[in-house]
Amino acid sequence: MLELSFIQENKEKVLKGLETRCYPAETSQIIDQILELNEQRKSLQSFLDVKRGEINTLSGQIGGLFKSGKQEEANALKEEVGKVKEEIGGKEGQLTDTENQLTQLLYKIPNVPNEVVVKGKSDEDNEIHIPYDGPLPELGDDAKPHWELAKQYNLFDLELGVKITGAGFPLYRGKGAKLERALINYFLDEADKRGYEEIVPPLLVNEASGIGTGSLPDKEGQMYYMEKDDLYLIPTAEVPLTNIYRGDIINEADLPIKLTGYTPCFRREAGSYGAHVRGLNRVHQFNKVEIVRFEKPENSYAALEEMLQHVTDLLTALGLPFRVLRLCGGDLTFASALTYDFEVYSAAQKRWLEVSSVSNFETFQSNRMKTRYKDSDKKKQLVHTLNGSALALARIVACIIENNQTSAGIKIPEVLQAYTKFEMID
RNA sequence: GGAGGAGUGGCAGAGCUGGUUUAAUGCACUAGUCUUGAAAACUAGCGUGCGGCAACGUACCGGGGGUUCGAAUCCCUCCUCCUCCGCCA
Repeated sequence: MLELSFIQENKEKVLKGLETRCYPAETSQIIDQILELNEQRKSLQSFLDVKRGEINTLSGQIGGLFKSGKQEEANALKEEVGKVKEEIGGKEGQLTDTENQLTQLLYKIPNVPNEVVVKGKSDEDNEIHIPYDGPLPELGDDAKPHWELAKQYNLFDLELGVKITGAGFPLYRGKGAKLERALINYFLDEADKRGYEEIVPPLLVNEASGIGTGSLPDKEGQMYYMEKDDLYLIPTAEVPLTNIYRGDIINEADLPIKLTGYTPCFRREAGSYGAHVRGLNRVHQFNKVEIVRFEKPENSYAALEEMLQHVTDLLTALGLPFRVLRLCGGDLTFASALTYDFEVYSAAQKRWLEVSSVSNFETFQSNRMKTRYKDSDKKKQLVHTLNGSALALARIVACIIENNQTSAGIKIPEVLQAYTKFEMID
């Protein structure tokens, strides 16, 4: 969430941010409510501070009087305390109510987009940041989409997933399973080379962790929830990895912190059935290698560039045609200030598929998590958090098998052959 | 799952028969003195949030609630950890 002090001092920027995101005009009223509630909060607290101070002083005196046996004087002071308590009345409850309301309203305000982000409603307004500079691959008319290739070569089985679980839970088998494992290992190794510490996190998280990254409150109903245990299945490794440092004050010398982790990701994708979701294009469970960074504010955009380069290198090595989009305001996630999406071209489906999303959240997540560091002046500052997929597997697999299909079989990209131990799927 | 014990500031660890505890003390850390330099010693500082220009005030001793003039200390409840037993990959 945004810092109160930031909203106070930069109200115009916050309003402009809402406009960039094409939020309904009414949302701006929330800003005024927040500022007003904050004033109420301050005056309530100042009042209570004074009154509590009076009670503390009186109580101390009562203790002294009891020790020296002056019962009557002590009792007189007790009455004094009673009067102060009457003055306090219901103000303590008011203060907690005000604070809770304030928090709830702050949860409704999304991050302020970086100034380069253009106003826009949906993915149609996204800007092309780096276009694909080659000719789009042509496969010929007999090219098959990945769900047909999967059947032909027995790579994954959606019907079996339906039998075991339900729609959107693919089961990989044979060379399809090995390709999956090869990609995970390749991506983890590449992250390792770039200095990311590998983590194997829990796949279920508590409410506090969900709030920390901005995944909760979950208005979209994206997360699977275990009511009996009050836990959520992770929609991405971002949630457990980022929350490692929730509530911590990090040593300046330890920054930047770079983490990576492979996890399955679970997404309900409520109400998303229909065209363009066949095969692996959109599933409830998929594998992903995530990279997460904690950075000093002045370094975070350089870090974002590094992450872009990282993903670029992966896609280049895999030989997949890709482009990079800069998301418009309306397509940005709630917590993000700037997001780049990588899209890979599926030659068989003749369309672009999103395979990676790289974002800078600035202090939006760290303010929720209270993740700070002490700078050289010993002042505590919120860190900037960033994350990106490097990479999400399901669609990468779809593109690899579609784009590399030949009459003799599917060619495995060279960089993966050391991992798969085979060169062709045939 | 059963029985018992415990959760205090970065760490260790007092306080826990309610009132100079505004949480002792030690270690670690930071700055200074001393030193050719370092170590040692000495001096000072050293948790977090909120309000305030500041002095300072206030809240926080696992979370929440209660009793009381006053709660780290008493009561209720939840969570977590440890020990023993049982079960199990």
